[in-house]
Amino acid sequence: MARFYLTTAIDYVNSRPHLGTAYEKVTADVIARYRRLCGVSTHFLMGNDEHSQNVYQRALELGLEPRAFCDQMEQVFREVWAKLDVSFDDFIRTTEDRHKLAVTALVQRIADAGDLYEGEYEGWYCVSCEAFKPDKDLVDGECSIHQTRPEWIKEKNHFFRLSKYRDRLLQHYEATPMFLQPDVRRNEMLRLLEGGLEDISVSRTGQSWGIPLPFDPSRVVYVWFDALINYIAAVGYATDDERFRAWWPADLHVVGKDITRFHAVVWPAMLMSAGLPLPKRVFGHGWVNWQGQRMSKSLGTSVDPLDAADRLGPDPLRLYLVKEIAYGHDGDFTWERFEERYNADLANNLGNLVNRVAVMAHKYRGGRLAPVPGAISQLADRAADVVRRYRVAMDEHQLHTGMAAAFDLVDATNEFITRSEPWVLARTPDRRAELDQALFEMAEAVRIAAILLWPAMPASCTEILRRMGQVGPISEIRLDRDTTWAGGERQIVKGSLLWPRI
RNA sequence: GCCGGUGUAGCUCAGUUGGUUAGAGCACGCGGCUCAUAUCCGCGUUGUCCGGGGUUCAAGUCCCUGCACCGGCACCA
Repeated sequence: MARFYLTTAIDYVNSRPHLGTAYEKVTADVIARYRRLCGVSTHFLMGNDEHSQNVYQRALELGLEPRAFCDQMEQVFREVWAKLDVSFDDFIRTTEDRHKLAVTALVQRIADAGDLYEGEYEGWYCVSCEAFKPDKDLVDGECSIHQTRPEWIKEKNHFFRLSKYRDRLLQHYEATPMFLQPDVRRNEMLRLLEGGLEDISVSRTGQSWGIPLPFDPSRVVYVWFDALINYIAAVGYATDDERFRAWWPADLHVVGKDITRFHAVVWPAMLMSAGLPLPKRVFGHGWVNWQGQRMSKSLGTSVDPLDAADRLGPDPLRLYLVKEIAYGHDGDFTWERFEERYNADLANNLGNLVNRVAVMAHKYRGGRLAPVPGAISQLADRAADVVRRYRVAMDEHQLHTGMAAAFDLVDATNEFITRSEPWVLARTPDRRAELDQALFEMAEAVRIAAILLWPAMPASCTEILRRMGQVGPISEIRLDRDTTWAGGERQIVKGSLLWPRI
C-alpha cells in the first residue's frame, strides 16, 4: 500500500506560534489530508524543539523549571493546532526519551563512521546571551541585544565532517532534481555546494539543557544537530526497528525557506554518514508578511492565528493561506484582504451556491434529487477536467493552483444555474424532467467541489457534503472513486448560512 | 562585493516547453435574472507586460544592457 510520511519543522517554544508558523502547519496539513483522500497511508509529524538556550532562558525568566515550562508551552501549541484543525498523527518533543535515545544512537553512529572530531570553535561570545555572535549580529563590535562587548573565546568542540559529503550531495542534487523545491531554493543550495562546505561544530560546552554526547557527557549536542534527528526519532529509530523501516525515509519535509540549508545539506549529510536513506523531498516555503512587512513580535507586525481564526473562522483562514499565497513564494496577509477573499470566495460564491442549491432542491422537489435516466450531463466534463487539473497541481504541491481549479467548478456551477433557469422550468409543467436533471447536476457538482476543497476546509466541506446528501463517514471518501460524476438518488439537507457576508 | 529573484490593468496577483485579439479576483460602468447571503450571470473601461537594444516568421515568455525593489552569502526552527 502506498504510504506518505511528511513532517514540518519543530518549533522553539519560547513564544506562542504566530501566523507564519501556522502557515507552515496548515499547508502541510492540506498536503497530508490530500494524500489521505487519495487513499495513501499517511503519517504526518509535527513537534516542539525544546533544547534551545532561548527556551532555557525564557523558563528561568518565568521562574520555571525548563521542562515544566515546555510542558506549558506544549499545551499552548496544541491548542492553536487544534483550533486550526491541523491533523498531525504524531507530535514529538525533543525532551522525550524516544528522541534522546535516537539522538544518542545517531550521534554515536556518526562518530563510529569517523565523521566527528575534536576541534576548537572560536568567535565572539556574549556572556549575557550565553551564545556565540556572528559578525552580522554585532553593532559597532557590541552585542546588539545587550550593548556589551563580547569576548573572543575558544572552546573545544566536536565537529562534524560536513565537507566530506559535498561531492556526494552535489551528485544527489544532480540525480534528483526534485529533492529540494522550489527551484529558487535548489539553486541557492547548489551554489552553496559548489562553493564548498565547512565542517560544523555539533556540541556545546558548559550547558546542561540538552542531550549529552554519548562519548563526552560533559558536553551536549548542539540544538540544531539534535533537532533534525526528530524526524527519525518519531518513527522509531533506535527504539522500534519495524516501525522505522515502515516509515523512513520521509517523503516530504516542509520547512521555512530560512532553514532549507539545514534540511537540504546538513541533514542529508548526517544520514549519509549514518548509512541511512535520505528523505525524498524538502520543500522550502515562503513567508507570510503582515501588511507587506516581515512578521515580528517586537515590531508589532505579527498576527495571532487564534485571532485570525476567531475573526472569520478557521476554515476561511486556512483557505486564505493555501489559495491566496503561491506555495513556495512569499505572501501577504491583511485583515482587509482576508475579508475581501471571505466575501468573494465563500459568502458570495461557494456559500451562496450551497444555499441556493439546497433551497431550490427543497422548494421544487422536497429535497429529493435524482438524475434523469439517459440524460446527458452538461457539467460532468467540466468537473472531470477540474479534477484532473486539481490532481496534477496537488501532486506537485501547487496548492494554490489546486484550490483555484476547485473554484473553477464552483464558478461553472453558478453559470450552469443561470443557463438552465430552474425557476423557469418549475413554472412549466412539461419540463419536469429538465428541472430534475438540472437540480441533480448542480448538487452533484457542489458535492465534487466540496471533496476537492475538503483538505483546505475540512469542517466546512464535511458540512457541505452532508447537505448534498453524502452518506457515510468522510474518512471513507476516496478522491478517484468519489469525484467521478455519480448517479443515484439523494436527499438534500438545508441549513443555516455557512459564511454570512460581512 | 558575489549570487539569485522580482518589476504584467486603479489594487492584489496568475501567466507551462516563445505562437492566434495578454488573464483572474477585487474595484468601477452598463445590461440580465430572481432560486440564493443586494447574492448570481453577461458585456465593458484602463495595461508602450519597468526602460533600451538584440535573436526569431513570431517574445510578457530567450539573450545583452540600464533603472527600481527584494532575497541568499553557513552554526538563525
